Amino acid sequence: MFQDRAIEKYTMVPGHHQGTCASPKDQSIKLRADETIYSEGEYALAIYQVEAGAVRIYRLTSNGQRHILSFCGKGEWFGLESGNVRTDFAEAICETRLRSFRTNQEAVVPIDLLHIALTNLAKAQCKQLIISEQSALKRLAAFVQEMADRHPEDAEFDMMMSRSDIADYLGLTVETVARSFTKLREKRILRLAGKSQRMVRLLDRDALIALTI
Amino acid sequence: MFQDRAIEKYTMVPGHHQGTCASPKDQSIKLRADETIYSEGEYALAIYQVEAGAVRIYRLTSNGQRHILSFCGKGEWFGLESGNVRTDFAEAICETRLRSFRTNQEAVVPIDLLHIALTNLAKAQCKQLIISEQSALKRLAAFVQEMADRHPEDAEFDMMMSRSDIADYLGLTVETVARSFTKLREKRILRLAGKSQRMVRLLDRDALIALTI
DNA sequence: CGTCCTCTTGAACTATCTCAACAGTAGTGG
DNA sequence: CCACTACTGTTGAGATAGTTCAAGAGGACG
Repeated sequence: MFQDRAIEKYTMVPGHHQGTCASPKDQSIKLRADETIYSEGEYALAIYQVEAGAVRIYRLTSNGQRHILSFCGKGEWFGLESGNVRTDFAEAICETRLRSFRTNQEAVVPIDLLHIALTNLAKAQCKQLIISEQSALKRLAAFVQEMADRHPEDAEFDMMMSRSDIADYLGLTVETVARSFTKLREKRILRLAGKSQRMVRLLDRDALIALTI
Repeated sequence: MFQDRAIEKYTMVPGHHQGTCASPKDQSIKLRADETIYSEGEYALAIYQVEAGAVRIYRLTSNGQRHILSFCGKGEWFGLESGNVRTDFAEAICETRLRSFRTNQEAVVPIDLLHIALTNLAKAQCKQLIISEQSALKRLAAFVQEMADRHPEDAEFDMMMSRSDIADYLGLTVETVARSFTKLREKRILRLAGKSQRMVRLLDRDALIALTI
């Protein structure tokens, strides 16, 4: 049952990018917010690199809880798995552009799969340290710092993910995430803006780092 | 400073295994309990496979807390990193035998590094799900199940690691680990034995699995 | 026999979760 | 244009689970 959907989904992809790309040599896939890239149980036929936007990788537990394993921003790779069947879900968080590479056929441009795997391993280990922090404020501080590191030049940046995404990433509830954000605001560490309070302006980076220690 | 210690440590290894191995072609390293295999900051010159015993991989945070990233049992590989400098510590939990493989020189027996990296990535992702569980009992149940899976044939097995190891692995305190173990005992899911209560006899595997859901 | 270490248990505290209400925004349709 | 709905984020109050601090039990070892 899963496999049929997987193949169907994959074969949809060419049509997908034909609609959005002018040049035939441009292999990028464009996705709207919350669009699915792949789902658990599908055949793993390709790996992806984020050209623009952001992606969430998550799993669903048997009791229906969602655990976000990682967020992938510009330049990051995802979709490389040990088996040939997907163990998780991948969705675009916002409007997103991807490049896909089939893993079964020999790549024209050789891809360093080992490097990608080790980078993702390092990311996963780093995240383990974050969610092992017992304090919610510490976890959120670490998360904000991680997000801020992706925009080193900008004074203000868009997190793009919802409070619910952040909660499922940090192993907290939406309410504690919101409360921790107001604590960061009260401490004058950051300022929130935008329609859904997802625009972050860092006021005191040192204080933020001090929190994560 | 770290590098000097690294090289010194590495050059100690041959002497180490000469003392314990009769045959010169036997490349296995023997370690006593709590002996260090490598430390943060050292040069990463080799990867290891556990032949017997168990290993803990951990990091120390700036405030001195220890976070155990993974336990490696028989057959498992560790020590493969993205950079050429160690980012974590590796220690033998009990009496342990390892095989080491230098990563810089061409291996006589080709090792599938990608497979090792992806296996470790899958392990790290699985652990993320465990420690994202909010209940301490669920986390411990998942841990016990993971340990039990390494001894599918035995009715009773030795966890080997201390309560403190388990606490630092699950992101809990020693006390809650102990309390959760007594809860598992009270629920007649397992029985503990041995001098430090590290021998586990599973009485109700289904109830254990039910807890992890 | 005393010391050390690990594990366990108790009691108080604290942080997070849960349940609930409300505010702001966007989209819909009269 | 204005209700109406839907969704997201915030805040409050009480319940709950884990931490912290403290003490004690049991084994190992000199």
